Amino acid sequence: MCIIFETIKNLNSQSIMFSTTCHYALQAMLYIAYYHSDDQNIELKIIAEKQKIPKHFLSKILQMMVKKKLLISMKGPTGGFRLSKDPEEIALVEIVDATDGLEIFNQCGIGFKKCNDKNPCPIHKDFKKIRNQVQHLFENTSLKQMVDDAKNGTSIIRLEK
Amino acid sequence: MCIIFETIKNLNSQSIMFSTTCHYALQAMLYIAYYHSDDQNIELKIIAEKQKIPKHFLSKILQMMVKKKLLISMKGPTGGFRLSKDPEEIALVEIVDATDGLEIFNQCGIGFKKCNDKNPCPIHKDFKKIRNQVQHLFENTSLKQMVDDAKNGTSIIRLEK
DNA sequence: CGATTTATAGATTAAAATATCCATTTAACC
DNA sequence: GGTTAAATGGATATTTTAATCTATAAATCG
Repeated sequence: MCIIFETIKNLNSQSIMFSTTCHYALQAMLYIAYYHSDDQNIELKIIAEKQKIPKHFLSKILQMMVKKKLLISMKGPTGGFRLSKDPEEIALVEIVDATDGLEIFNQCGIGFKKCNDKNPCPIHKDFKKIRNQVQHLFENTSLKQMVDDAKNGTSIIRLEK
Repeated sequence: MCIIFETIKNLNSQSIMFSTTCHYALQAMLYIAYYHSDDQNIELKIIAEKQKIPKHFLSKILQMMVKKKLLISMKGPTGGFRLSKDPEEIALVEIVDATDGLEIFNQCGIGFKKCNDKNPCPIHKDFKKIRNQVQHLFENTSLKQMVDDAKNGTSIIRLEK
């Protein structure tokens, strides 16, 4: 007699909520903000190593940040990246916007493209409330707040991946 | 003189929060629940057409639902799918579990793999609260509730994609 | 029993997201 | 000016997710 316990694997292993690109962007910006100063650039290589992000991929992502004016870049020796404005002036939502876009804050919980207040899916009302909380959290949290938390030891901005 | 307004496209166009597979599963289950009865099966073809889901892809997804015992399937003429239990006994979270898995309800807002209560990222506390709300919503919402909402006209379970 | 209809299963393809490679540009410094 | 060290940009490769195709199995009905 033999009972087979079949392992049923889940389909998607990908990250939910935000894309990997967006996560990398947030982590990198956080690192840059932590070491932010007006007279020093931070190199791609260092950021990639410390935050354990694939270097070449991060390169593309930081280029996006530069195009969206969240970062300033300098070439050559002593070159690298720095924030384009003070850390308290950069909200997380700007980084999300630069990568995944803001449409995510309007997406239906069960995936209907045209779900809205007029034509709501059955969980629209509840889901929208929650979505809005995420949006507000990201709008109201600045890089500075996060860095401060990390500097006074209440949180961490570099974690094993 | 010529000013070029470069359009900077966002990287990811994919759906956020849950995978496409999970969305399709939720939508299909909702359709089946709507027409749920003990003596009639609902065909893949119909579900795919009505919910505008790629037929062959949906086929795979419904097979997953069968393996996870959320659906029962019958072959041959008059064959098709039906719920394995009453719609009030199927919570949305079971469908999420069967597709994306429950790990998503533990993921860090900025993508750190090992972010947790002990080693929190700077938004951990706030983000966790919100994540939990999503989880509770999906745990406490049954297919029956959704179908009822649709039947009494307060919501819609088939929308343009 | 044979024809038809439906789900199943496996293989394959397509598209999107992630990751890497390499040549070029730019700036610093000797 | 030449060398070196950094970002940039374009091309390519890899991996994952989504979608399709085809053959088979099972059930109904005549």
